Amino acid sequence: MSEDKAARGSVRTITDLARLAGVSPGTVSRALAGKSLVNAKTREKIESLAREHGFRPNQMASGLRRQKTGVIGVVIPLGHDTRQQISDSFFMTLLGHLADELTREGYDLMLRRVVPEDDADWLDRFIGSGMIDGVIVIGQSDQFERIEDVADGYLPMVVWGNHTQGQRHCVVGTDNRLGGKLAAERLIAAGATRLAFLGDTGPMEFAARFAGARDVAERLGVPIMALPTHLSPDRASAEIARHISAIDGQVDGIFAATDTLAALCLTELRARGLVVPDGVKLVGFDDLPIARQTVPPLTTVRQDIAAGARGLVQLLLRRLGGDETESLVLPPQLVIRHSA
Amino acid sequence: MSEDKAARGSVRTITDLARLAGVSPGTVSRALAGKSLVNAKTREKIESLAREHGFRPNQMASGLRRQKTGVIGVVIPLGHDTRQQISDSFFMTLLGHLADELTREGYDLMLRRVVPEDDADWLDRFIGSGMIDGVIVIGQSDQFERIEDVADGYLPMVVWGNHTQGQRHCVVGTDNRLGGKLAAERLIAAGATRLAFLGDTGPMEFAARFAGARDVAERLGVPIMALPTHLSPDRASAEIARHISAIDGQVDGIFAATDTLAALCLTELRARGLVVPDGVKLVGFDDLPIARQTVPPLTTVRQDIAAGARGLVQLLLRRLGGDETESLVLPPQLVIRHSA
DNA sequence: ATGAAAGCGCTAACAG
DNA sequence: CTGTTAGCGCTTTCAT
Repeated sequence: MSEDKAARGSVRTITDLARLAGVSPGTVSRALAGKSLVNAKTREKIESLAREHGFRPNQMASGLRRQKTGVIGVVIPLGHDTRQQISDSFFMTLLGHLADELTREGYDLMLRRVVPEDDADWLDRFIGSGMIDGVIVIGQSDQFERIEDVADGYLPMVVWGNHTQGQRHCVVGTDNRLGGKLAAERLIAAGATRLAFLGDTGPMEFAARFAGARDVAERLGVPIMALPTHLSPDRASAEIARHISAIDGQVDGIFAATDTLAALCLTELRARGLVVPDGVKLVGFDDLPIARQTVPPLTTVRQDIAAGARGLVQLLLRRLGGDETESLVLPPQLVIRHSA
Repeated sequence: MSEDKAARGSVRTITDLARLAGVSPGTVSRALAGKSLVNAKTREKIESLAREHGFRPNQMASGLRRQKTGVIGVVIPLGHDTRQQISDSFFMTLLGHLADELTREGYDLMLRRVVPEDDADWLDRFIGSGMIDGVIVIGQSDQFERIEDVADGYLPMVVWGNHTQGQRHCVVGTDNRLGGKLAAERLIAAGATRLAFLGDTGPMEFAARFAGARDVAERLGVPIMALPTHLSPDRASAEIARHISAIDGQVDGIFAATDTLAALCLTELRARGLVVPDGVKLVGFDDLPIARQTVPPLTTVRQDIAAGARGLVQLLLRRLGGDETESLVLPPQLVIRHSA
């Protein structure tokens, strides 16, 4: 079963293998690359020799020569307080799906987390490294302009985030504004009369969610206020607690920017004796696994993460092929459970 | 602020830059690499030119020449039913920390998820690709033997997982057996008299957790049974539900292999009208964020993920330096909340 | 169908 | 201190 330890590793280069097979390096290269113009017998011999010795071509050398690496860069810019949020479930889940999609397409994934404040050059540096054929940016953070700049001169880039009228970079993301509308409509339909948006309205995705909710609230003559909250769980809990005691009785419908925040909010509401959904209605965003497991289970706006990952990869592949693709805006879906 | 678009990209190679600076490529290479033997003025000129034109050395070429890439491979083998568990929180959180640690040490991270059943050669292939200087394996899955084999001939590899007496590969992980003991002790101290272990005892980590719990149970003369459960949330819920109705009344203390499973279990217990901790005590494992947010909050065995990531990276760095490091076993910590 | 040779972009001797 | 040279391992013309 297991190969001969001595043999393994001794044949390191295509030249070694060529010597063994009694042919030239060029022929080995062609055989292993599956090119048509190689004698069947020669190919067979080379392949069996390669297998026997556990030979694998050096991808760096191959990449250098062919000017393509077979690697896609995935970069997560960490803005403001996102810094703490090391394991943001949503991004991590998206990353998992991306890994699967890219693998399926034969690409490797190079992951980089960057702090744009400390390194203004983060995106150019990654692209210019020569290590990647294309790049997927997960989240626009506060780097919209930088991304726009880069997009002008670099085709194989796709970004997960919010779509804005007339933007120049190719983005894949949920229609956050529509999602916000769905959330507000649900809260109001469930009987809420005074709304609040819980979250940071700095990042564009969240700003759009808030804007959508405000559209609906204004149209229906329902007041809505913003309760600024950081996303890092440690700060969030305290902030939410403060909000809740401050707004006590003045709000009966809360739209949380993410399920994570909603779950935290639920905990704080309970701690203060407020009952969901009877006293306060609550709607989240994302439909992460946790949404099913809270008490009561969360009504939330679902983002289709798997579809997002597929979209990112498919668009990137087309861009790698020279295609100047359009952005892809995915529809959110209201999932009604018991919190509103 | 933003560089001249025309200039950017036009200077692609170290040779281009050398021509501009009126020196040889060798000098540019030395200057950019920060070698000492370069005239201060020359260096300055080269650096400013490099900055001006947004020049970045091609890492593939550099890697090929120096026989090191500055990239660490991180591979997640997906065994049996782990396949579905695309976004297993624990691994994903560990991955996030790894990314941070590696970045801090100046390494890039190449992520690969593999299905060993479909590709017996998964580990050799990654190592042999020439793209990575070392590899971190996240989880032994059912690949213990394969990893052992590779460890014999390849130094720069560190594995997250369970430590077994006399194993040959360098592993970092929590003392699962001790964790299991802590869990069982807590359940019994809280008044449980008939225990159950909820989870799959196939993976070694889980087997060790179960074994630890059994040690305690047997010593104290308390019965304990295993309730085999897959880890993928979709299958788990149904299986847990079945277990709960089957064992009704025969178990008053449950040790779940992970917090995720514990949270699911809590939901199912509630659905059947069983009260935690009054009717049934429950202890989880991991101390993921979700553990604080369940109702009631979970008593659980904490794994220090950040310390794990640091350990993995530090040991790997030492191995890259030729050091044959020992394994690192981290102490688990019982976190008492309200479920037991 | 195969071999020979050039070279991807960079670095590391070795001279000077 | 700097230029020259010879590759790292692979792919790809161009010959044959």
